[in-house]
Amino acid sequence: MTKDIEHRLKNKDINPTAMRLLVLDFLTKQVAAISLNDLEKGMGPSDRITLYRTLKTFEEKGLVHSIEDGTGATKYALCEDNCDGDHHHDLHVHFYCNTCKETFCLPNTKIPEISLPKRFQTEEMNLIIKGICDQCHSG
Amino acid sequence: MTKDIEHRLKNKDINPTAMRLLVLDFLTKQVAAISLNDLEKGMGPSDRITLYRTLKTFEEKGLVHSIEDGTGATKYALCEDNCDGDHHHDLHVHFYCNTCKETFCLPNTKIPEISLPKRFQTEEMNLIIKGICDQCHSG
DNA sequence: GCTAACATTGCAATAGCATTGCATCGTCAT
DNA sequence: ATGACGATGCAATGCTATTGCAATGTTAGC
Ligand SMILES: [Mn+2]
Ligand SMILES: [Mn+2]
Ligand SMILES: [Zn+2]
Ligand SMILES: [Zn+2]
Repeated sequence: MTKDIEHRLKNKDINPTAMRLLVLDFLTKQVAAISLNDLEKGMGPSDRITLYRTLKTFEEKGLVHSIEDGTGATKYALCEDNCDGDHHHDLHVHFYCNTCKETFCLPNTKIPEISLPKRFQTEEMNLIIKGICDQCHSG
Repeated sequence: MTKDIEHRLKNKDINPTAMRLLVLDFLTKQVAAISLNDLEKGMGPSDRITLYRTLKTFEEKGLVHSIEDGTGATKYALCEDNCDGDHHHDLHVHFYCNTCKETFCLPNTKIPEISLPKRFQTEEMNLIIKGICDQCHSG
């Protein structure tokens, strides 16, 4: 089990330290994207900056992607398997729930092709939809 | 001309003070969205906080909309006419140029309908596309 | 085993942007 | 005139992101 986590790190060319194993383990248990604050609170006592750099390393290596959901705090979530450091392939929609304040990846909801005006060239896309999530939507 | 600016404020139920006339005049001259810093630099000597609150007032009244382009600094641009304080109708794409670092409204490029998973309900959408803008795209 | 090179971690400090409190000032109606 | 109310200016604060540097841990060569 911890071997599985360890392999996931090695596959992404990340040195599997104790801290990184713990962070990746924590990330796999999340249903929503998490902020650095969330990570700090969810982990045992650990240094905030180290956690910050751990997330940065994970992002560089294509293990997680970051999400700017407009709350001011960057959120992080695990990538799909085919991501690498240079190219993230997480062109899915992100959903921010105005009720529970959680940010979710919607990996099955892709961002559609957008036809831009002449001579505009797309390199990245980021679509945030805000509203009410399935859990908060009663009735 | 300043009468025109004044009317635009009054139409949005904004008290047309000297500062607000100047800010709106400045905004109408912009081709790209601007940050609070841009506004501060572009205006004559004026208090940063007052400019901040002016932008906030404009946003509340539906005169401008804010754009989170991922740079960390909120950008502002004039709304389309049919916006009001409660509902902004600027569901257009925003484009951030990785070369010139400017953020543009693409008012003719609307965000398409997105079919979300069951029981997710949309209230707002925000699509940022990053790449190379028309001006920076040579050849 | 010892040691040098290298990566990781912990702690301190800083930078930037957003936001609020409060006192002052201007304007308008009575 | 004056009192109410909104607008402005200035100070202070909070929060997130980011870097510098020292201490620590890890690994490979000797
Ligand atoms: Mn995602
Ligand atoms: Mn816009
Ligand atoms: Zn929710
Ligand atoms: Zn450009």
